[in-house]
Amino acid sequence: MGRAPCCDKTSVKRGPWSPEEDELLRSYVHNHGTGGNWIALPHKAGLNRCGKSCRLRWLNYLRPDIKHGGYTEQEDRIICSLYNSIGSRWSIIASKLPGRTDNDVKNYWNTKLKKKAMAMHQHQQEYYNNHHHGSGGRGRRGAGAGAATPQRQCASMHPSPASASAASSAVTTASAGDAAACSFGGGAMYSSPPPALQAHQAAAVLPRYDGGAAATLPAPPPPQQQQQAASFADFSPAPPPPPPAGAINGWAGSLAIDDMFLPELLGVGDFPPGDLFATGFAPLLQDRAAASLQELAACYFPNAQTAAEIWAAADHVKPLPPPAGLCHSLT
DNA sequence: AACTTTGTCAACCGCGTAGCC
DNA sequence: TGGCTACGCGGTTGACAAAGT
Repeated sequence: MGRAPCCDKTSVKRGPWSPEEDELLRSYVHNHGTGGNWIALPHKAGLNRCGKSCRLRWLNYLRPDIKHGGYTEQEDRIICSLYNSIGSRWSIIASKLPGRTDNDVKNYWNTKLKKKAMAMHQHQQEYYNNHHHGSGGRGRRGAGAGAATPQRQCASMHPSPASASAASSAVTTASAGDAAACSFGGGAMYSSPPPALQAHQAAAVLPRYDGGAAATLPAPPPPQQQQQAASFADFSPAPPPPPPAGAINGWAGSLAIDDMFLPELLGVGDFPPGDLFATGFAPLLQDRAAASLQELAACYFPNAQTAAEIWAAADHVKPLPPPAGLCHSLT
């Protein structure tokens, strides 16, 4: 039993908008507003269009404050940073970029920024391989995986595993390529899925914690850095409930560099001052990110004690709901 | 010059959900 | 409280343009 269509698609015009239609819609909204009812608007405005189509046209194109193209480096970083933190929640990402629409940001990511990020990721990987070859031992699964390359991984905490198991449109369909693309923007945090992780496996893993986020579980930061980390407590979201029994580690009060927008998204704080990307805080935040990943790993693989076990679990476990109260800060 | 491939972006589709009755 | 309706969102499609052969 399908969903009833929002309008009779055979009797309304579809496809590209003409300048006349644009002007009709623009002048109607200018004079009357949307009236809170997009379904009725086309009839009132004299448009032979679906209400949904009118809404989309207005929001994505006709709104007076819309910016098109010309993304700045800073916008690039914000998009990548937020994508890294919350995944493909384009409306939230767009809300941080004045004049940008979710559709625009989404298109920009898919057509340009993702490639840019992929190139950056590749560059970082080569750089790391040249400088850290043989430093392994941190349990990447698979013999061919090499050292635990510190590439960033898409770290969206949503969607929930429960929704991920269904054919929900809310589930990010981030590919392994998307995941690797998240390396753009600075310090490495999350390790990539092992090469052996094929697309369908990545699809099963990514919705839980976005792709092998727990593959690298570095040692805790030295005391000095822990002390520094405390100074960032102001930016941390509200403390989560205690971890479930058997969790690898408890909550570390951690804040990934790419999660720096989360407090604001959650309405619990201001943006951190200055440009963290350009500061020396990246290593510190990486450590905090690592602790955060342990938290996430504990959510989904509470019985796993090592990164290798987590990867093994990721291969076999069907998506399951995480322990209540965890890993759902944004959902 | 003609054809093919690739890139871009506007628009559509369908699902989840909030709000109303 | 449950059903219905409309809205908002993210994924996908398709038309068009530009670049390549």
